[in-house]
This record gives sequence, structure tokens and C-alpha cells, in this order.
Amino acid sequence: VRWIVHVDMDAYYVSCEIRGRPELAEAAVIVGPNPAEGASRGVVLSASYPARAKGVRSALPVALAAARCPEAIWIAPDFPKYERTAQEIRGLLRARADRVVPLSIDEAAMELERPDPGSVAAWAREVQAEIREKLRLPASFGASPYAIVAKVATDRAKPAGVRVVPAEETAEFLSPLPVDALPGIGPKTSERLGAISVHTVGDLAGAELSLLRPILGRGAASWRTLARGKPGPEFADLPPDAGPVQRSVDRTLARDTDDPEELFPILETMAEELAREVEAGGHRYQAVVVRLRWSDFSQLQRGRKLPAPAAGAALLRREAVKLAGALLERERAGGGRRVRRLSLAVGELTPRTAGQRPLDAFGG
DNA sequence: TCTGGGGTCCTAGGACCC
DNA sequence: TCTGGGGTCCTAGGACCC
Repeated sequence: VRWIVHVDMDAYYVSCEIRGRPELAEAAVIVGPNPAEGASRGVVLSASYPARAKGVRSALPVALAAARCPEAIWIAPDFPKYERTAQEIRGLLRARADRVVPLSIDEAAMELERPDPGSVAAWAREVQAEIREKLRLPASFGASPYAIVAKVATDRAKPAGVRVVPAEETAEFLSPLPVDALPGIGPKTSERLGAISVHTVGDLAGAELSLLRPILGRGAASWRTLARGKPGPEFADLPPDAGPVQRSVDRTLARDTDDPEELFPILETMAEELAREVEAGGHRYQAVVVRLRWSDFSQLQRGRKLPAPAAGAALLRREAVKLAGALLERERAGGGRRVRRLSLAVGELTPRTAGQRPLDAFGG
């Protein structure tokens, strides 16, 4: 049987910080900007299990986290460290599995040929022990012949567990779970499903397609088949390990403003950063998008597709300022809100091949 | 208490073409 | 004078994930 094994690191950023510091093993540790040091506009990136017991979770505003857990030990995030550690983990997995597809910085899926559930579980425990001993990091494993079910199984195995769901037990495993346990069903969709009395995956399995379609769209039938324990290839197969589709840089301002003279220089700096990253990744870009988040948290975006793939900072700076200027212009005519966050993204990335002259080379 | 910094994918409407 | 159906591209917006 072809199994998909999913691995997800437990409290990843925190674990990267406290490995080799056994005195912190039982402590409430939070990775994020420390509000006691004046950081106000931030959220928790990762919380240890003792901190979670006090109601601290990822994405919680740091001020609230500090109120809930005053004894917490705060550690500033170190993304290069987490990226390096992720490479070590992937290296270790690649030595043991046929195909390893990274799904995020702290998650991966693998393909594995094994005759029965017991031998998959034994394999997962071995790899789990190796990660614990060699890298001193906790991980959880889930396995199923179906990719999406393997991921759900991993969630149910946390922390430091292994959960194997054989094909014939899929419906039984999924049906008691709330619908938002399925990756892809978030708060908005689960609320709309609740309004038609679909609360659990079992409810979803028995729901009328005509009621599901307005909520789940084209994919309604696929979701229902999954809920019935027979996911189609769109949910069952490992995704291909494709290159990046877009890259972006985001900055939340220390204080909201609507002054272009403040905003444009920041945007130009972001354009330079982004152009450097894209170049370092060996890509060119053919789409540019500027997104503004206003003080009321609503967003507005403006984008442009370029006539040809481009590279370099000069063009990106010009496009970014032009797009942002149009958005600010439009806002001045209407509400007059101030900007809280600037985002700049480049999309339609293509590998830069030798002999091609980027658009930027022709002018300005 | 006041909400980060990355990403992916889907949908819908209008333009344009046949 | 009123009138197709289908396909693709582009832009904007939204939901979701870690």
C-alpha cells in the first residue's frame, strides 16, 4: 500500500529556541515581539504548551498574551535560524523516504510503501525518535493513503504523537470532527455551514448538494465525497513540489499615516528588498501588486501585469509608487482613512534563463 | 486586547475575440 | 432592431493556511 505520511513540528519556533535549554522545557515560552519592550503592534508567532494552557495561541495580539500569561518568557523571532533548522529536518527525512514535499517551514509530506498500518506506525516512531535525538525537536506524525487525511491525523496526534488511519477507517475517523478540522474550511465557511445545520464532517457527508453548492462552490461535491471517506485525487494526492508563484514584502507602520511623503520612501525600500530577493532566487516577475491595509483593517489592492517578464529594482520602485499613488488618490476622494500596512508583491515568477535581457535593461 | 509577515487558491465581472 | 454562446485574459477581492 502507498501511504502518505505527514509530519508537523510541535510549537516549532519555540522548540527551535529552547532546544539545548532544558531549564525552559516546562516553562511558558512565547516567540514574538515582547510588549514589555515597547512592541505594540505584534502577534504571537509560537507558544509553548504551558503557555497555551493559559490561553496563549499563535496570532494572538501580544498585549493580550502578556495579560493572560504574565510569567511568560519572551523570545524575539529568528527566522534564519528556523529556516536552517527546517533544512536539517528535511535532510533527515529525505534519507528515509522516497519523496519528501515541504508544505511549510515546519511541515512536510512523504510517500512510503508499506504493507500494513502497523509497519507505517513503527516507521513514523523511528523517524520521530531520530528527530528528537539528533535535532532535539518534538514532532507529530499522521498517516493515511490520502494526503488530506494524513494532515488531519497529524493534528489529532499533537503533541509528540503518531496517528495512522487505514483507508477503510477514513469515514469513521473524520465524521465526529468539526467541519473546520478539514484544511480549507475556515471560520467563515464553517459558520455558513452551521447555518444549514452542518457542524461535523458526518453532517457534511449527509448534506444535500443543492445546499452545499452556494457555500462550497464548484468543489461542493468533492468536499462531500471526502466527508464520506473517499477523497478524490484533488485531496488524496501529494501536491507536486512546484516553485514559488509569488513573493511579497509587508510592513506594518509604527503609526498610521496618509502622507505620501512618508509612505513612498518606505515603499521604495521595500521594492529594493523584494527585487533583490527575487533576483537571488533566480526569478523574473511579470506582475506587480500593491495592497494597502487601512486603519479600520479593510484592504484595497491595485495591480498591473507587465508586457514582459522583468527584473531589477528601478522598474519595481516606479510601478509600486504609481499603484500606491492611485490607491491613495482614490481614498482621498472618498473616506480619507490612513494606512496601517503596506504590502508589495511580485507574481508570475519565471526562472531567469541565460541570454534573456530583462525589461528593466531597456530604460530608466 | 486590538489584531504580523509571509504565502496559496478560488471566484466574479468586464473586455475582447471568434 | 434585437440578438447567440464560448473561451481567454485581466483585475479585484476574499478565504484560508502557517
